[in-house]
Amino acid sequence: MTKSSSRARITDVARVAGVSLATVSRVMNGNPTVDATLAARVRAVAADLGYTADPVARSLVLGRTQTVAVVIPDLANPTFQGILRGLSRAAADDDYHVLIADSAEQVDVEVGLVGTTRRRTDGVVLCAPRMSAADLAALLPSVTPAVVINRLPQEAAPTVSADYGTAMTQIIEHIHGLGHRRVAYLSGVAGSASGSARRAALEAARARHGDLDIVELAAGVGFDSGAAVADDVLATGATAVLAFNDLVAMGLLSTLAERGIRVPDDISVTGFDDIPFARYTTPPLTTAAVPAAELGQRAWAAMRALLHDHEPASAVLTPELVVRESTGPAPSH
Amino acid sequence: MTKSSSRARITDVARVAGVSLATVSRVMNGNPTVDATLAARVRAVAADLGYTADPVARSLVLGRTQTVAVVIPDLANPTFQGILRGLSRAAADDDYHVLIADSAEQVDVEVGLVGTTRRRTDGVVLCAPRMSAADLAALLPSVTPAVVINRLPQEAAPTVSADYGTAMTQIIEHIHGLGHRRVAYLSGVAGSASGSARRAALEAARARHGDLDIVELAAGVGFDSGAAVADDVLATGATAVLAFNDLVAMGLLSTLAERGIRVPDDISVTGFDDIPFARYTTPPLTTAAVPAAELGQRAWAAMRALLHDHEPASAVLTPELVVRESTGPAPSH
DNA sequence: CTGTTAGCGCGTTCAT
DNA sequence: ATGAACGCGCTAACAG
Repeated sequence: MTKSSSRARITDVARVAGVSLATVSRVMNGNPTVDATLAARVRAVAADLGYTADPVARSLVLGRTQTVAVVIPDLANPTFQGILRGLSRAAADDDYHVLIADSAEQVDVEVGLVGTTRRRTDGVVLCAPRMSAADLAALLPSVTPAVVINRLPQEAAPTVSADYGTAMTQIIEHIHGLGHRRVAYLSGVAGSASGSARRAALEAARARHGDLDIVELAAGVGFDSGAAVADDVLATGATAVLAFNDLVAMGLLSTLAERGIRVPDDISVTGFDDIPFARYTTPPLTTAAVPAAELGQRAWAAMRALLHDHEPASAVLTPELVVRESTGPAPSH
Repeated sequence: MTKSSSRARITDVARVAGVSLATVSRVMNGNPTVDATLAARVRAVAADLGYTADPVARSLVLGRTQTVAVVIPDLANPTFQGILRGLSRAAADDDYHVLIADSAEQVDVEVGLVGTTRRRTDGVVLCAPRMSAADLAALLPSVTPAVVINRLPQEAAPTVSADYGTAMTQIIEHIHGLGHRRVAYLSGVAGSASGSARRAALEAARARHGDLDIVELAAGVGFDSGAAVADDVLATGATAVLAFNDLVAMGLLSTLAERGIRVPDDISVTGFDDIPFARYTTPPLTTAAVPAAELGQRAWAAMRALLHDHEPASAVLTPELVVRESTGPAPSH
């Protein structure tokens, strides 16, 4: 390879190969209407010069960047990490790049973030559990193509989501089946989309089981909120507690252990998501396995369809109940 | 705001405002050499049309994309997640975007990945613990500006890293101080950069303490490798085991519990990294806290300096030993 | 202070 | 089958 101080442009290749710009372009893009011998010479020169078309210039003329944006509320959350990972790898398999935008839970900047990232990409995958339904609906038409994760079906974009309601039903049935009649639900932050689905499932369970008493406690979505709410939980007299997610459950487990409360003998605890660490807690956590990476992969599939003008497939994945050792029979009286 | 089927271009703004392209450009870029009244009119029109300069077109003419690439070996690894998060937020504060490239541990594609992502960005932050020193040194000059994380100091790029050697020394001194004389070291995959630093620290410890016996066991970097190597660890008769990272330690802890081995009474276990979950294991893990998010933030600081033609600051962050309950005195006898 | 013009690097008609 | 010329949308140098 010939050394070059600055990177080779298409002009250089054309000059060295003794052909026109157009011919080089055609060869580089695999256009078959070029004489085989000539094409070979051009390819040789290109290889020698280490030439590759400038992606930015191509983006300008082609109107596509070969990149999609992913907007995530919190890169520290294992579920979003899983989604990002699944999406990133699936996109990479199709030679697409991923621009990440961590909104850091700032709901107010989210809308703007989606808009700006969309402009430098070909589409945006939106993970915004707390954005209002109205804001979301208003935003989507202006950023198509878009794919939405874990929200209700949308007019202007396909959605890929986990069925949090069904999963919650599985959890509550599991708990009820173990004889628990008074249970606490740690509801996470207000306004989350999946939160509504869970609450509805709980409502239905209450209706189904006249003997079931569910008390809701507001908590957050991280370790600390689970740890902080432990005493309130104990005060309710519940024999089982349904945490908003695995993180909250882990925080709770930790404080419970400090208090000398035995799980599941004294109280049962369930998580949600089945993050990789859920099986390493003490005791291992009963939880609903949300297939985060697959959500990401499906989101990419929908985005790819959109980019190719195909019909995108919305998807609803059903989490699977994973019974481990943090749940057990209700203590007899 | 006036509705527009397709997005407004600078031409539209110029036409509606009755000025030239150049004037619009100047106004949008805050160039003060424009009559205030005129500028106001242009701004009004731009706002009305919802105009914002096309980032791709700007990138082409300005020669910068306002984006940096981050190459990560595994998005599923909590340490890399922390680095990515710290970097992403720091970059966002400076109005820079982040393109992620998950090499999925494919060392052979890593070099190519760095090159391609570099071309659509203004620089690349490289996290490639297993790339050979030779490949790394050969690659860097072709992708400047670049910042390297967790590798030895480089000729062609600033490095930001954690001092794994010192951290390992702290760990081994802690263990030795507890009376342990025979310890096992789970060395992770071969060829990792930080692995060498740890091994050197162990070597030095061996030289310092004539009574210290360290046996090295090859393992991986995930839960499963820790779980799988448990019996081999027990076979060594070691009273303490130093895991390559927290994940390995957690896997080990899990299998040890199944075997009825008590930690730390029968055997002490240490991790490395202090991932968020390390304090929720049973028992909570003694480990060395690697400030992943800060590594990312420092990496961005170095990159920003490079982008502004300032002198970049390499950084070496010293992990802090976090003593929790997975380590205790060596069993007597 | 403002407008006209020339690229940035490439893909793509339109002739030949 | 090949080349010349135009344009993607914008910024910057150069006039006026």
